[in-house]
Amino acid sequence: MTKATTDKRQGRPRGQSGHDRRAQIIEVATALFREKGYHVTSLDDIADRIGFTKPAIYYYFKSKEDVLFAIVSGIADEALARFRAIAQGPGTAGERIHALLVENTRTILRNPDANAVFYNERGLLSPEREQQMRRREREYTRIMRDLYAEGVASGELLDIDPAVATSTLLGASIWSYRWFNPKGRLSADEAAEQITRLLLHGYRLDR
Amino acid sequence: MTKATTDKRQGRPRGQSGHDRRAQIIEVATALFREKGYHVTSLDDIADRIGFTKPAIYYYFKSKEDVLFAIVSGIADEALARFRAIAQGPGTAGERIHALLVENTRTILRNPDANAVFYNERGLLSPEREQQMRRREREYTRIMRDLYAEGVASGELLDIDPAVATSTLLGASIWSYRWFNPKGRLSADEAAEQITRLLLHGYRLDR
DNA sequence: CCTACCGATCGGTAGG
DNA sequence: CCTACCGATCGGTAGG
Repeated sequence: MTKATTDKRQGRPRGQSGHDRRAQIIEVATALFREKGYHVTSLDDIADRIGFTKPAIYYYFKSKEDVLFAIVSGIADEALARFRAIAQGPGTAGERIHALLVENTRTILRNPDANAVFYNERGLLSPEREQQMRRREREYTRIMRDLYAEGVASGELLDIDPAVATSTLLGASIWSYRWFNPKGRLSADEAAEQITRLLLHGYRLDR
Repeated sequence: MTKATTDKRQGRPRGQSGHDRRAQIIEVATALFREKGYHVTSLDDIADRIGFTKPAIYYYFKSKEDVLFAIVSGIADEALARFRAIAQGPGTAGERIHALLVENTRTILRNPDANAVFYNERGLLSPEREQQMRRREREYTRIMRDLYAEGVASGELLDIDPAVATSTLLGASIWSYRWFNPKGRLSADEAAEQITRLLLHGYRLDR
């Protein structure tokens, strides 16, 4: 369908470096997995869009699942690093939670496709890898929950169950990958600002 | 694996009525689609768990997609009916939005599996059916957006983009299907109360 | 609602 | 990185 104009010689990759090719496979796979889902996307689909044939992918990845894992673990690593850095930073618990939400939302809105793949398809990984992702996620959830509990104890934050608060705030932030339109009138950072302001103050102006 | 103890005679269904059987297929499919995903679940998996063989499913459904559609459209119908009823009910815009969020969250938490299937797998429907679901979703999003805009105009609600507000509030509500544990210490209604209170007031106590 | 059974798709590999 | 090609899975159907 999308016939490549690239000539298909034999042997090793040429032109682009191995790193670029690998990155290109991840990029194309991310778009396709987001669009059609992991199982509906065949390795031929990915190869076609690049101008490859399927076995080329096996030069860079051991399996289809490895391609998914590369996308998903990249997102998890970024998120965890972000949470750790901010949690250890300055400010009250409430201020750090706000910083966490702003940064998290911005990052998601700047790269909605990979985040969609992370949240939609990571359940399709092998049990071991899924567990690995779950552990990463539990860790950054725990970071935020502890922060929230601290803020409740000091009287700075609304007194509800910290686990419920954390999941709800993060959920509102994460959910943005589903509706945000990068080509819409709001930029990623503008949308992130409005989302986090809403979470901070609530929607009701009862003052 | 899960070998059925039911005897497998020929002919039409016995014991349970046709309606029950159909409902049973939907129930089992919902659990499996939620657990493993639509494509990883085979019709044999569904039939096995009931004590059937695969062709029995074709007595009640024309295709595998029809089973998914039954689950997904059921959820969409419920949600739309709920939104319409509350939007036309009494109260200020802010009060109706609150009622909407409470009801929506409760309903999701009382039936997280079917809602998970709705949000995770509806993209796998045929283009026509996916469009149909999208239209339903757009309609109830529009109902809430209009309500939010009304509340902003009257000065009752936080002045941010109504579309952003709507998606974020609904997202926080919907996301609950992902983390809520029906066997945990909080009941569905208790969790719904905390979630909606957080959205209403925000997490920061700055009074 | 069961016993076969077909056909197509697709991940993965051989061998270069 | 390409040309074949294999094997398994699985939705769906025939015929009862």
